[in-house]
Amino acid sequence: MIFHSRNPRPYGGVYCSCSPNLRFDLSTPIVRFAPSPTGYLHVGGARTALFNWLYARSQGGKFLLRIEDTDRERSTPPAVEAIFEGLRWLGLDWDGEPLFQSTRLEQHRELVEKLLERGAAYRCFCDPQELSQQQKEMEKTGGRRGYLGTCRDLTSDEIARRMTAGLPYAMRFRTPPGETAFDDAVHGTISVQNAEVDDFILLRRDGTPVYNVAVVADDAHMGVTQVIRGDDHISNTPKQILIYQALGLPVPRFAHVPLILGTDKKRLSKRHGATAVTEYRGMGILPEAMRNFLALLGWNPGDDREIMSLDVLTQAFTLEGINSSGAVFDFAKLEWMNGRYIAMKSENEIWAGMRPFILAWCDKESVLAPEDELGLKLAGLFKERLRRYTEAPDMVDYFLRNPVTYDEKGMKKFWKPETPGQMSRLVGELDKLDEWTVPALEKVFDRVCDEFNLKKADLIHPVRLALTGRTATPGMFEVMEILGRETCLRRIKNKGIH
RNA sequence: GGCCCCCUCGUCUAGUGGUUAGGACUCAAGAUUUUCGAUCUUGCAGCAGGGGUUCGACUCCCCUGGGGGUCACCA
Repeated sequence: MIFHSRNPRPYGGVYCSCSPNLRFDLSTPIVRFAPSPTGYLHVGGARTALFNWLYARSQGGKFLLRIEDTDRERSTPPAVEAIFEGLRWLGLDWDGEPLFQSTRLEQHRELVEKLLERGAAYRCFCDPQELSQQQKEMEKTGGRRGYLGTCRDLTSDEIARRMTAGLPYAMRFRTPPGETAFDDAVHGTISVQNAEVDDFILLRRDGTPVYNVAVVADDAHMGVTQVIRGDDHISNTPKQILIYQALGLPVPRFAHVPLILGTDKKRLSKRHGATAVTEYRGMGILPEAMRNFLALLGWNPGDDREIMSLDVLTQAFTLEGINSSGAVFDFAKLEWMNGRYIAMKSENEIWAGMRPFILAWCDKESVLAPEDELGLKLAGLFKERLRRYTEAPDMVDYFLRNPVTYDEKGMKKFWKPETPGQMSRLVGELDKLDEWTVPALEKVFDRVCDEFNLKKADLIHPVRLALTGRTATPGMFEVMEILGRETCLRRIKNKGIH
């Protein structure tokens, strides 16, 4: 049965005409993420999914997944898997089983049948070729485009005649006069003249339903109460609303989130760099950082908080907090945020994160892979400095092999004629040291510095070069402690003493 | 081109008629210091333009400009 009211409460009506067996608790907000499986999960899609997820979780609602795979040409099973994988990586779990749109063709057709019964749809016998020709001419003469309504008011006799003659036809929506408006949660009121909407196609000549039909049928079937999707769907919305209204169905609320832009302010695409969320995983980005960053792209909690866990994000999330203007994807900020998340982790976690990148590097460079014991020490040493796990090999290489080159500028600046003599003295002292620890090492340096009347820095710089080949490393004594006596002495000697 | 959406530092944003226009990233400088992409502090940098409305506009209205989206018998 269908609930009619002049001013229906948003989801107050009981509606089940499309799926009589399905009953949702209508007080529960239901949202859905509905990607087309034509490729990987795009960061834009990921953010849309995240907003849907946050909304559902913050409202105690349901987050459903629908795979819009009706385009047989472009949809592929691997793409479906890639989308699942992307969502799982981000930790966005969905409720129930995903609905595959292609399984509901019959119901989509039924919806059009109902529209026909209600007089909200009509058969169009026009030839597509002729129509497109017509459009071209109309454009030339500067007139407005759109269907001329040739078949809109055919008599039933005429329709019957053409049908018995076996003429092919498509099904069009009989758009009523007037205007269609809706209250978008992020944009406010959006209204469009129905004349602009045109008598759009519902069913192709081959009997397959068109996108807007499938969306309405499935959203109604799934009991979706709040549609949260990309800005690029704004122009579809009036068509969908018109269908809901023609069927007497409750219209869901809409929230159109702005697109994610590249640095040139154009819609983010491949030429801007990585667009698939899984690519970021490969780049050493943590899912929690990605999530946090994506959430802040076009949304804010209303205060200055930036680093927020999923729980906090869920607590703070509202549709009203979504911005109405497009947001540029700023990788530098993502990277910073990633660094913050790494710094919060335990050494075990960090080592687990760096490990694959380090092992790959070792393999490539034919270097012996580090033991976990060393890995954990390195994790502790670099936790505050790493921004991405991918940087790890470059940062720790001197712990895994002898320096291959020595920083040229550094050598010029710090390796003086008297240095080898000082190194020699230092080596002698270090050799005698019974405890190879940071405080003990520091004492040795102090002693040698006194002897040569040097500042500690004057001694540390050349040692750093000899041990690491670099001018920038973590604290020298920590580094030495981890490298161990044998390695330290050998490297200093190799660099040159007398 | 029609229609729709958008416009605060380079970037992400706060701001809802009276603020020294705030925060974050980036960048720069200083400090600490044994160097650093680590830490702390400071700084540079913004209301697209023009008209109104108002005692008073970043905030409200209009116009111009700019950007984006969409115009399929694709999804």
